[in-house]
Amino acid sequence: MVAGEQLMWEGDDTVLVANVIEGILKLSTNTSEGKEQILGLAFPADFMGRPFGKTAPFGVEALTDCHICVFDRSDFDRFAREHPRLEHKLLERTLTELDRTRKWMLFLGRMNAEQKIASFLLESADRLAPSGCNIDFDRRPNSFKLPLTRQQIADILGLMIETVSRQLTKLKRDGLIDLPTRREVVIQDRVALEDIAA
Amino acid sequence: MVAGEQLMWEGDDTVLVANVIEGILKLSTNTSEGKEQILGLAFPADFMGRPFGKTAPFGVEALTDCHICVFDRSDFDRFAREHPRLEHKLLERTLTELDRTRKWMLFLGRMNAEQKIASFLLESADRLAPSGCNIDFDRRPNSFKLPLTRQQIADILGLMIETVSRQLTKLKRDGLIDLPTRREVVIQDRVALEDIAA
DNA sequence: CGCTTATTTGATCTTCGTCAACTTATGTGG
DNA sequence: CCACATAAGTTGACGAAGATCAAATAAGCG
Repeated sequence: MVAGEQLMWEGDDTVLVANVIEGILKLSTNTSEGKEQILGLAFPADFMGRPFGKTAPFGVEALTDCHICVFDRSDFDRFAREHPRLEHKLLERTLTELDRTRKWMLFLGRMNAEQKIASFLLESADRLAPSGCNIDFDRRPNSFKLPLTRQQIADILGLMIETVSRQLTKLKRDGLIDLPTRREVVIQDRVALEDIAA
Repeated sequence: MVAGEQLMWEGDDTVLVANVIEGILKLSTNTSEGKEQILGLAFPADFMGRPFGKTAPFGVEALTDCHICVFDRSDFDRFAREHPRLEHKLLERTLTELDRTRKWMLFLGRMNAEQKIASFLLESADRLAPSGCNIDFDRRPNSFKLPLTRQQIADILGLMIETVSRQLTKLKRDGLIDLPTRREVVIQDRVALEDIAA
C-alpha cells in the first residue's frame, strides 16, 4: 500500500481484517462539522479491523507506504472460531489496545497543549525507529522521523494545527528539542520533556 | 457493594474480574496534578477487570449501590482458556467496548462543552432506566435519574464542574431540558438536543 | 523557475478554567 | 422541629489557553 491510500472507510461493512507488517496507518473518524479525530495508530505487528461482523466505526488510511497482510473477514472469523489459541491472542491484543486507548483519553480530556505535544514526542521516540543513529547512553532513540504532517498530529491530539506549530517552536526555542527538517525531531533534553509530560 | 466503595485501585495487580449484575461503576485514572479522568462506565451485564495477568490501568469505584459477581482472576483465566466459547464472547465484548471508548475519544478531542453535555444527556437517556414513565411516542425514555454528581459528569467529559453547571442551566433556560431536582433530567426537545450534539 | 501545499507567525476573539461568593440540599443533634 | 454544619451545586467576574482569521514564509515538485 502506498502512503495516503485508504484501506477501509468509516461505516462500511467490514469485509477484511489485516495485520500490519511494515508501515504506519491511522484509524480516524470525523465530527459532523468535518473535524477529524484520529482514534489510533497501527504499527507493525498490530491487528486491524473488526472481526465478527460489524460495521467499521472508523476509517483506516496508510500514513506511510505499508506492507499489510489482508484476510477476508468471513474466512478469518471462521478460522478464528476453530482456533482458540488465535482467539486468545487476539483477545489479549484487544485488551492491550483498549488500555492504550483509555490512556489516550486522559491526554485528550485533561492535558493542555504543551503536555500533549511533549507526551506525543516522547511516545513517538519510543515507537518509531530512529532516522539516524543518535542513540543515547540509555539506548533510547532521541532522533526520529515523523510519519505525520502537522495536521495529523493536531488530529491525534485534538488540537489545531497552529497550536501544534507554536508548541513545537516553543520547545525548540527553549532548547528541549531540535527540528532539523520539518519531519525530523531530535530530543535534546528528555528529562525536561518528561517533566512537562508529567 | 455500596455506592462510593472502591473495587480496584489503579496500579494494583489485578486479582479479580467481575460481572456487573446491577448498578453503575466508573473506571478512572488521574493526572499527576490530581485531575481525574473517567475512562468508562460499567453498566449491568458489563465485564470488568483485566484477565491474563496485567496490572490494572485504572481504578474502579461503585457510583451506585451495586450487585456484582466477582471471580478470582487466576481461576477465571484458567476457566477461560478451557472454554473457547467464553473467550469468544469476551473478545466480542472487548471489541465493542473498544469501539465505544474510541467514540468517546471524539467527544473529548473535538467537541465543545455544549456538544459534550448534549451528547452525554442523550446517551444517558438511552442507557439509564427512566425514573418516571415519561415514555415518548418513539418509546425513548425522556426522563431519567442521573447516578452521577456534577463533578463526575465533569470528569467524564473532561470539563470543570462550573462549566457543566453553566451548560445545564443554559439548556434549561432555553427550554431544551428540565431539571426538576438536581439528579433528575427531563429531555423536552430531543431534536434540538440532537442538533447540538451533531 | 513558477506553482502548489505545508508550515510558521502574528493579531484578535471565544471558550472555558479559575477564584470567590452565594444558594440549595441533606443530615445531625439538641 | 429547628438551628447548625456540611456537602453539592450555582452564579459572577476575570484571565489564560487555545481557536480563528489572515498573511508571510518555506518546502516540494513538475
